[in-house]
Amino acid sequence: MPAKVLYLKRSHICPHCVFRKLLSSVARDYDHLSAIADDVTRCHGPYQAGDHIYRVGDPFRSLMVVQQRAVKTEILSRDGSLDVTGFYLVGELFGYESIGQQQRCLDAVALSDTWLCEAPFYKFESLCLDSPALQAQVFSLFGDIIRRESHELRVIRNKRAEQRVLWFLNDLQQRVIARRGDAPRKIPLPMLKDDMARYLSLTPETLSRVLTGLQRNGLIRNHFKSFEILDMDAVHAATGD
Amino acid sequence: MPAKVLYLKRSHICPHCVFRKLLSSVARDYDHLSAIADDVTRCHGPYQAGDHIYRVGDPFRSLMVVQQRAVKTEILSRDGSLDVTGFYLVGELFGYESIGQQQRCLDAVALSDTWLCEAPFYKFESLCLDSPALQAQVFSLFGDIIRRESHELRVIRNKRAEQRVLWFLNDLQQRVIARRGDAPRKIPLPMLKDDMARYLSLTPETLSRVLTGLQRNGLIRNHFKSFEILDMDAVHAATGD
DNA sequence: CGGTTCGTTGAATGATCTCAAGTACTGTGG
DNA sequence: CCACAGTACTTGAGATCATTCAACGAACCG
Repeated sequence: MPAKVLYLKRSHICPHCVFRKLLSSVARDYDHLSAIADDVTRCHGPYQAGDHIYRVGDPFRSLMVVQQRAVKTEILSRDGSLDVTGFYLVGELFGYESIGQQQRCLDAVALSDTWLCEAPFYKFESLCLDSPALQAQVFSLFGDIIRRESHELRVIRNKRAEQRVLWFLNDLQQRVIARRGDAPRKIPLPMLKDDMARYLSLTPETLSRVLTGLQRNGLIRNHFKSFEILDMDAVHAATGD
Repeated sequence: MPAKVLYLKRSHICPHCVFRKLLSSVARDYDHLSAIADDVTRCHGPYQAGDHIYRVGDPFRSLMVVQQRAVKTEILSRDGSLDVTGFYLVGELFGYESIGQQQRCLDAVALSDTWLCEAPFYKFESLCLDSPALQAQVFSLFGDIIRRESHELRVIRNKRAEQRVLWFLNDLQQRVIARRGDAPRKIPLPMLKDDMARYLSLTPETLSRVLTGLQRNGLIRNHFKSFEILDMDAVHAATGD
């Protein structure tokens, strides 16, 4: 459970937040955008590593965007295994998996001191009715989500361990670049190796061996909780992008 | 390429078509529903086995529902492998993978004499602006698609061959039941074993061995292009549903 | 009937997992 | 500052599962 919950003023103005981009299409100007964002979004935190943001069975009401740090989603299978289904970085949307349902069907867990921006889904629904542009953006967003999941599926079911890991690292780097505009030399890995392994459907042992091997072959460099991609050509060749 | 294209009158009234269900929420009565459906949908066929319904790079304009037989979607990877990404049975929607894009990002291929019902996406967009009920249904539909893909991902990446096959067969049976209301004794397998293997990310040899093994253990019975599930409890136990 | 495609079966190879041990880093209390 | 415990991560050896390669069988189509 969260230790405490604070409210962070005007943080929905953060430049790469998905909500900002969506609400821009209904706002007349900057002040109007601020007013809409104040009405629609609510920011809270901090969540400590391991804190549940929501759990399976909780009522579904809102979408969320990561403001600080990162979030994972996971689900406990009936057979007892824990599947990690996604990681969400700063500026990225999550919580969409329960759209059209009453209840959450995944757990969302903070990875470290995490802040969130939350927006009730019904507010988007009513804004969409008055704004063809927003509706088109929301549909487009759903398309992006579907394509992303579908691509993940293809990578993870058809590639072997080394290619999956390279895809994962490259994807993470691309997402950091998409938010910041440039690539820091070291890309942080906000999750445990164990979470990463579960997400990639590998054992931690195999993941460890693969990372060691990739470093030995000069494709990447491993640091404590970050990595560098050294040979981008090899990564593209391996992932087929 | 399709041998010929005909128009099938009023076929959008088919009882389990997704379009019908969606358009019902904006129609005042049956005649109105017919009028809207005539405006929004267009039915065509037949497509022969192997005919492309659309290809990667074709312009994206419409969603489709299978009227007769079945459809598969697939994509040729840059490394030359062909991934089958989905099968669609009578009454089921496909073509949503390109929403928000200009171009198709998958190939859709008929599996046998196939008829389709097509609806331009922009017509749904404009109907949604006037109908909160339709908009909610469309959002809910996107949620269903996201959850389905996410669940597929979990099954296929975390289960082994035998469990994947059982999940696949059970899923197919559930979808037939959802459309017909009851289960025929033999569930048809409209695709080649090779397509099924690609979809499940197995080799045809492994699939063959697994099907043989499941029959030997009394869980299923294999027929020419169909199957029966004999031990539903074992299937549920294996798939964890 | 022969050719082709689809599907099955067998034996060997290879990738990943399991189990088990060992190392590195972290935080705590002395 | 060090000893210690706990957690995260790495490494090794053997077992398991799926693939590959090859041959064979069955159905279909001219």
